[in-house]
Amino acid sequence: MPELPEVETVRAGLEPRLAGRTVVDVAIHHPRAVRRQAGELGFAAALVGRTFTGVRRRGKYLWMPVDSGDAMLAHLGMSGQFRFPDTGVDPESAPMDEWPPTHPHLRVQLDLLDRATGATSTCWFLDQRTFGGLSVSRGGAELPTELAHIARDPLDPAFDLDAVIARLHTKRVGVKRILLDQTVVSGVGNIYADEALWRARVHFAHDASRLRRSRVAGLLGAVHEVFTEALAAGGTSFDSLYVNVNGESGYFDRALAVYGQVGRPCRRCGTRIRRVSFMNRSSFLCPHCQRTPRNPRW
DNA sequence: CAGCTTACCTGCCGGC
DNA sequence: TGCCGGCAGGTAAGCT
Repeated sequence: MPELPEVETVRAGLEPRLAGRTVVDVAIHHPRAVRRQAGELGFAAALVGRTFTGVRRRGKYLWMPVDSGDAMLAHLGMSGQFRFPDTGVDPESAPMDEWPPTHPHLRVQLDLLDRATGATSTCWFLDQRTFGGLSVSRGGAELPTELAHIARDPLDPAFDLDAVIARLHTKRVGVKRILLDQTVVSGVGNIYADEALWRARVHFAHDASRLRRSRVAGLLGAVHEVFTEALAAGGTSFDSLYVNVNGESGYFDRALAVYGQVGRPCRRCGTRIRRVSFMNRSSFLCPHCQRTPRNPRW
């Protein structure tokens, strides 16, 4: 499930394969793959003939500026992937198990040309569950206006811890709800929220406005820590839905302390990990390390 | 207006 | 064996 570490892994893999490449053709194989204002025709028209200058990220969003000042905007949703069939451009990349991939519902094909070397390549956007998609952001090279509401993420050098703590203290809701609110702090999804809460020994239903500053700082520090460790492992893969641009899985799933670990002993105290429903989602926690607060906010 | 719910979508899995 | 409900979950629109 792509959260910040998975999206950053994809960004790092995409950058050397897109930067400096000119789009020569676009093929959209499912209308839902292209979102927002552009439409299929507008999407292709804005990109064909343009050259990517890089790949950038905020939270779970990616954008790829082109030399016109516009940008291609991408979100992986639950199952989006960028993949490159073997083109000989990068002979060291791992060969894919299967190609074409098994029936992805969304498929967008970008044919690319490296004008410097004459090499051609193909970039595919694939998405089984169709929650992801691409769009064009007009004038969005620096920061797409579509992302104006997305807060900086904890790995952003300009992340303002004090400002986030102040925002969080105004919220009279369960603290996990805030961790997942991309307008307060971005990049956190269900898996890393649970992992960070466990590391910081905070219960998901703790009223955000009543958390001591030191505990909030500890929680956000835990988010930063688990993000950094997961990034070093290439992200978390439970199945083939999250892979990097070479089709490879991440291995942070082996390091998960609580997510999906029902019945297994807590690594700190040995108490069995439990699964609880919160926000119509699964939450995993250690009932001993993460005590239910006096005034829980569900 | 903050807080909360629902729709979107497909694949998988357990139960009957 | 095959159908059906539940679950997985990021985002945004809609409701209270």
